[in-house]
Amino acid sequence: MKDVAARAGVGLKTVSRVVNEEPGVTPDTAARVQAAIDALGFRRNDSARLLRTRRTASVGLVLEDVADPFYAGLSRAVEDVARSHGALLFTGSSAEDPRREQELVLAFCARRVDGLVVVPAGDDHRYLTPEIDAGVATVFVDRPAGRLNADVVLTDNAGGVREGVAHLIAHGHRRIGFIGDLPVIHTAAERLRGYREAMAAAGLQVAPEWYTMGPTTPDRVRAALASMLSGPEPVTALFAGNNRVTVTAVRVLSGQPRPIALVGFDDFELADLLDPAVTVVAQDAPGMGRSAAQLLFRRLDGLAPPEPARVVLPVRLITRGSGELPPAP
Amino acid sequence: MKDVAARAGVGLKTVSRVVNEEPGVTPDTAARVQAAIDALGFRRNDSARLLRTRRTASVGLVLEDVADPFYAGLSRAVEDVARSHGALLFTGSSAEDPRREQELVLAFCARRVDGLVVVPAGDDHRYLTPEIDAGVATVFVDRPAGRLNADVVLTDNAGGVREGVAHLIAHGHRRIGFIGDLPVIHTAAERLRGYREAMAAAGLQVAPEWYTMGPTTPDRVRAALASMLSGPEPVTALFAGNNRVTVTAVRVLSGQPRPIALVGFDDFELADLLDPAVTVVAQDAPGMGRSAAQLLFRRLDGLAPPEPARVVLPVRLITRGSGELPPAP
DNA sequence: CTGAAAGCGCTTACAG
DNA sequence: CTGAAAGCGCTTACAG
Repeated sequence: MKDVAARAGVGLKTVSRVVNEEPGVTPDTAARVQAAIDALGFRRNDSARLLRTRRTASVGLVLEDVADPFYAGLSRAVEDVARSHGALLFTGSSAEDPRREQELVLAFCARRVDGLVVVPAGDDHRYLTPEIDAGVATVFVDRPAGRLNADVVLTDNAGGVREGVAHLIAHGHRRIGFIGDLPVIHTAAERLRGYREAMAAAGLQVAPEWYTMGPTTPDRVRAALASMLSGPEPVTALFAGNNRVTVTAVRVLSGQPRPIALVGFDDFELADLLDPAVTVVAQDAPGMGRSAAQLLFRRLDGLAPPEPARVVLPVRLITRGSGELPPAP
Repeated sequence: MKDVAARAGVGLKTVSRVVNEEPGVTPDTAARVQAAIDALGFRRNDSARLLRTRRTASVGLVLEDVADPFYAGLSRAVEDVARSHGALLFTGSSAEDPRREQELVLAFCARRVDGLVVVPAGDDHRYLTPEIDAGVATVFVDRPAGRLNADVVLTDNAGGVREGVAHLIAHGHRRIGFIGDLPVIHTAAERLRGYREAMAAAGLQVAPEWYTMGPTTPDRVRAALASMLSGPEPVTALFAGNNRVTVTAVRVLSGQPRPIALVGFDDFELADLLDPAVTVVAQDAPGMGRSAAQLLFRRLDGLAPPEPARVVLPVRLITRGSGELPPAP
């Protein structure tokens, strides 16, 4: 910029005015400055600019894994909202590792992002208190922060499972299995709660071997399901706690002699083309990203009430066939 | 930092040394500085630091759409490599709009990212020349840049289609259809070339109504496929130019009276569970992201030869059933 | 309409 | 071992 000013024979401030299209520059001077800019190939350094203006026009997004379709949809929605507010997006995957999440979050904060959208891993987010106090707007999404009262956008996990399990009960099932993710994950715990509540509401006892929580690796899901389907009183239906579980369950059930009913949490592509097509409780991934990002920018613009907001998005039961199978005799 | 220095009764440079764990500070002084840091809740501003050191430790990633599974996998791989090099990642989706791509790229450059990984949209990337000359390392991925000689990591598109079409021919098909994406997209054009080459290599004539290029919206694919399947000499097999086309084709073909063979470009989840399971030419999305990012950091570290590199990754034919169906009589 | 000075928060290159 | 000065590339708050 100094070089441009020298070449155009003007002061620094005048170059700044031209670059920022501020008024108060004679067309003549502006033209001279522009010529110098072009000749020198000058490109404003936004990092320097933002150091001075104290707003970085950037937002940090931390999620579990960008490669998971659910988070990919959420991510894209956050990006679109950020763009509409003129902000750039830093992204990072925590891989469900609290240490990695913290590293990412603090690295974003050290760059002085204006705000954060975080799918939290782990159960203690007090490390964020100094950052939030320092003015970094922060919205959690999919799961609430641990030991920290902050903005959060959630899916109605328990309600969704209640609806799905009630659907199975309405189709005549009494012995219904549930396979969920690690119980430390908030959404997993909430979904298990929904399962218990739906069973209790129908006056059904839950046998301990009907539900299991743990990593959603194919091997574990496969083993868990096999054990539910064996024994004298096997389950006649399964509620799958997330789309990783559903996919493995479909594989296992397709090799089963008698048909087992299945409802999965979270929709997935091609669910309608499987045989039977898979009934799911669908959550709105883009909707969650959009809500979270909009809440974030409302905060940044000072348009949100001071107390932390808690938004819960509804789910939708999509019946396709697998959830309407009657109990095997 | 000034406040910390004042409180600890030391110079700015000493604070800087403590913060950066540089040697040459007595344990005693360091402790005093650390106490001041804690008391004041000081957190280094990396933006300011990077302004001075002239390296931003950040990389910009521009792709077509993070929500597309192919790019999601690629994206995650770029992120992992960036992390291992201590760099943060800016991401943005171009939505196949050259103007939007340029906006994103230039915004990243204005922040002075060290490098760019770009899935190019459009056919003219000369706007990047000044940035590359100014030292922004740039690697294109999935498609080459338009009118610009730069690093690029590609899939063997034509070769992959040749292999897939040859596979159909080996299973007795002679009238084989091809549905591709917009011909301005490099990968789409290359795949069409592969189709033509495979047919020619087998001495088969290609009727004009057997192939069609255009948007991969379900409606268009549906209509294109319907027309190929009608008439006196309908195709007996289809090569689907990308996974959007494959998915729609599966839907249409499942409602078809006679079985039509299908091979798709790019693998997708649950392809093995469909009936028939779908034979695909699989490309390695994470591998492409990894190669591109590694090439980028090699450039940044001055370890790559000066001339632009061109990396072509192999594909893999995965036979699952749909591609091995014999021609309908 | 225009520009010189000070400063954003840090590091570099020195000197002590 | 320690620190004062200059500077990264820009904007802010003034004064002319």
